[in-house]
Amino acid sequence: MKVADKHQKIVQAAIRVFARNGFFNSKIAEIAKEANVADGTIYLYFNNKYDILITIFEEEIGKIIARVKREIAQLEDPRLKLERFAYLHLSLVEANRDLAEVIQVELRQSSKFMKEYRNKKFAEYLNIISQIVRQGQNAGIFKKEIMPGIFKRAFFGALDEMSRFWVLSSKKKYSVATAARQISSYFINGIESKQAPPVKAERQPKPNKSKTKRKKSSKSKK
Amino acid sequence: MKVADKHQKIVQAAIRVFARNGFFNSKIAEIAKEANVADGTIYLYFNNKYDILITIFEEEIGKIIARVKREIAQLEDPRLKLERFAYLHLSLVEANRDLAEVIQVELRQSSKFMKEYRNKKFAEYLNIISQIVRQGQNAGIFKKEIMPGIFKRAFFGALDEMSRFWVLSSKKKYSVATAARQISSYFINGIESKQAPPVKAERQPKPNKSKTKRKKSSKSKK
Amino acid sequence: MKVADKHQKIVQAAIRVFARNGFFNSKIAEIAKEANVADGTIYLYFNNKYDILITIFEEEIGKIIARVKREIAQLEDPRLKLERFAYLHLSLVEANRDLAEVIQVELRQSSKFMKEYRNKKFAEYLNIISQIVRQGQNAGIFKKEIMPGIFKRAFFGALDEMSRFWVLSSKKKYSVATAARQISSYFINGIESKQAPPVKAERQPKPNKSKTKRKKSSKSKK
Amino acid sequence: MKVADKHQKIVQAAIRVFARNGFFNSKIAEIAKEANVADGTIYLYFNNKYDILITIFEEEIGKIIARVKREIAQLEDPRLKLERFAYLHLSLVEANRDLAEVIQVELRQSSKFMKEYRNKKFAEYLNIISQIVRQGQNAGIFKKEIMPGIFKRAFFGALDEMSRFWVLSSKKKYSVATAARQISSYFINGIESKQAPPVKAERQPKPNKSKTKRKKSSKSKK
DNA sequence: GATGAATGAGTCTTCATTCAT
DNA sequence: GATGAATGAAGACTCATTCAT
Repeated sequence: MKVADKHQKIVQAAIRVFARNGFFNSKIAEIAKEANVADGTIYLYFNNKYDILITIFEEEIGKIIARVKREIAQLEDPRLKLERFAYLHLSLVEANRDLAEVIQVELRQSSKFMKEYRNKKFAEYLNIISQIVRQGQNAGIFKKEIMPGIFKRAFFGALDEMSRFWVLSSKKKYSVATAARQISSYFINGIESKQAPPVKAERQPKPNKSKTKRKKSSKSKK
Repeated sequence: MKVADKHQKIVQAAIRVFARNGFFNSKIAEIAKEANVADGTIYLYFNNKYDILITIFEEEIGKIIARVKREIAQLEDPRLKLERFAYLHLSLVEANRDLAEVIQVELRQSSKFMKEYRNKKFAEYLNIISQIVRQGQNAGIFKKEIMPGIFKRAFFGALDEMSRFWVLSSKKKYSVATAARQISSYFINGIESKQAPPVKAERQPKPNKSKTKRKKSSKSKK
Repeated sequence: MKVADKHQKIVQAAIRVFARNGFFNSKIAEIAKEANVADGTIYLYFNNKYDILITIFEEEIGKIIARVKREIAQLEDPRLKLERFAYLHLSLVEANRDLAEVIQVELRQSSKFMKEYRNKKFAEYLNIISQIVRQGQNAGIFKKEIMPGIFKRAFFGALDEMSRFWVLSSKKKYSVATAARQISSYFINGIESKQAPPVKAERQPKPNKSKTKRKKSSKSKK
Repeated sequence: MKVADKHQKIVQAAIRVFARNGFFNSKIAEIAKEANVADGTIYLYFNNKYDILITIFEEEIGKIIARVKREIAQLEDPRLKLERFAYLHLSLVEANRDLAEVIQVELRQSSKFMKEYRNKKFAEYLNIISQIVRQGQNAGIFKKEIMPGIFKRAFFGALDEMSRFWVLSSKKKYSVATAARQISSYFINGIESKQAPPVKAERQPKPNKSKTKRKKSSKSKK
């Protein structure tokens, strides 16, 4: 088994275990068992328990941001971009339940490190939204008085709360598509300017299927 | 000193300590110190550490829900109700930073109990929103196709994320009033039906100053 | 049981356990058992395992130095002082086997801290010897060419090696008095000047029996 | 690379590492790195960590004893022999700082095995001294009442403490020659009989430069 | 023989909880 | 009721040793 594989095995096991118990209630021994490695092996790949959590954010959020950015870039109309963003966000959560739960729960942890950490990676994600808004305002599609700094949080928060609902409850009352359409419609209608032209259909970007393999196998430094 | 006082002293100390460190990184000894009582005294009022957290939710969220419901009931137009809800939510967070941080962070903890717990008390809060929406739909003010179950989450999520921003960052970039107006306007414009009549000004309810005394001093059972 | 008692109980237990196994092979659990306290109790009185060792040196060597200084001061002739020093050193080792073993073995540990530490307390002990030599040189009793800095180490080393013999082997081949007399005679004859007057008998100071109780019960800070 | 070379490389590396950290704080991985071999390779040459320490004593002390015995044998006068012993001991320590530190520190470890071990090899070294004394007593040069069993320890201890001073402190306050002359003079003057004839100059043996190659390359059995 | 990734037993330390005073 | 010293279970982490390659 290649080193990268074991790193991945541990990360994936940790995602499942953290999702199941939360970070603090998860034991290294449990992660090791879930990953089918010895306790000590984990410390060949990570400096400590917390380092595993950080790695999850680093690697997994990074992948998601890259993916969302790529797909958004293929659309023109900011309204379609918002709609697409909503759909992508919800379907990524849907497809990665455990990861989503870990991120949602642990990202809120208020440890000093996390607070700072959140601001770096997370801000990047939020700014995708505010840039869409600004683009729309420049194009006369969105009202000038919308404050992108508030909008990005409101929009993200709406999606985030919706996905928390999915993560926490097992029953799926609404489909991803329905929820994405509803939520994006609230916001799009809510900020569209009077003179905005009707949306012109664009080709939906086809989902990228080839999973990129760019794992760094080096032990993440504290 | 009356029993209720000591109970309150411990709860308030715990809110500060939990806000500072998070639940898991908080020590009973620290709470005891903050409350100026002995470690053991805490166990005269609470069954265990977790019980303190539960009590915070029970008592404090209960107060907030009651307050919000009362104020919302004094308004007629569902659009004003939404706006008022947004303002109340944000200003309550603003006024109770520590409590808000505890609720936001720890409410996400995925312990089994919390999951269940969340659904009870929290659902009540969310349903204030969906009832406003249904009322608006019945009055022809909001579009029929809006799904209240999705809307309530989106609206709450938007406010919640906004307040998280306040809780985590120390700098206040936007005033509560501005944020509340922006966010509620997104949603109100977003779901208003074409034939909705213009909003008719109503008397803003005056904030209820008398702190309600409904403390249960009995030891909360696990 | 008073706090000071428990501190003492732990120190005394640790001396026995360290003497038995050496510092590194001693487990906190074993010390706790020997002291009849719970593992955690040790951490109410000491910051960590190493802190116990340091405390042993601080408190026990301090007592010994004070005792030796006091008794030496009661004699006039530097030759009698050296003889008395030898006797005291060996009989203190004899009377405190475990403590002596801990000091002898662990004082040699080369951890950075210990190196520094050794120089502080230990130098004080050695300097008792060099001061006796200087006094003797000034009085014309000891040869001028004797270098006190070398002598103090040689004299101490001779006694120390002798006592190690006692500590390590259980059989006592020579009495303390014999060994003290032999060793001090080597050195005294070895450094006496030609014109030194004969030793005039002095009253041997009577051993101080009342054990002083000046234990500090406060947790030693790291 | 010949097997003996790798064995030697590991032993020499271990001497450096043990001297640096002490036995318990030294890690097999560090020794392996210092020796430029893989961790596992060490176990091809040694049974376990402790076995390396034992081997250091076995081989290195053996060399020293042989060397000292050889040089002492070339002198006649027991007083010159003692002086020579002192000089050799101190200069060997000086020339092999790391080895000396390891022996001094770890020889004191109180593990059962070490205690027994010390008695075997170490006794041989000490007995070189007592034999010199007996020879001198028989020749009427040393006082009859000197007890060789005490003297050997006192003499060795004096030298040992002096060399510990060198090992632990980096600054060299006294030259080896000075220290050797001082210390041996204390003891020689201290035990010389009244009628001892003056010392007659003898040829100093020239240091043996050819490093003896008697390495056992076989894995040392526990 | 040589490697170094993997193992997992072992231990210090923390801290929620108890209970004698 | 109040105290805070004492408890001991629990768990992160280390590192000597093994063994498949």
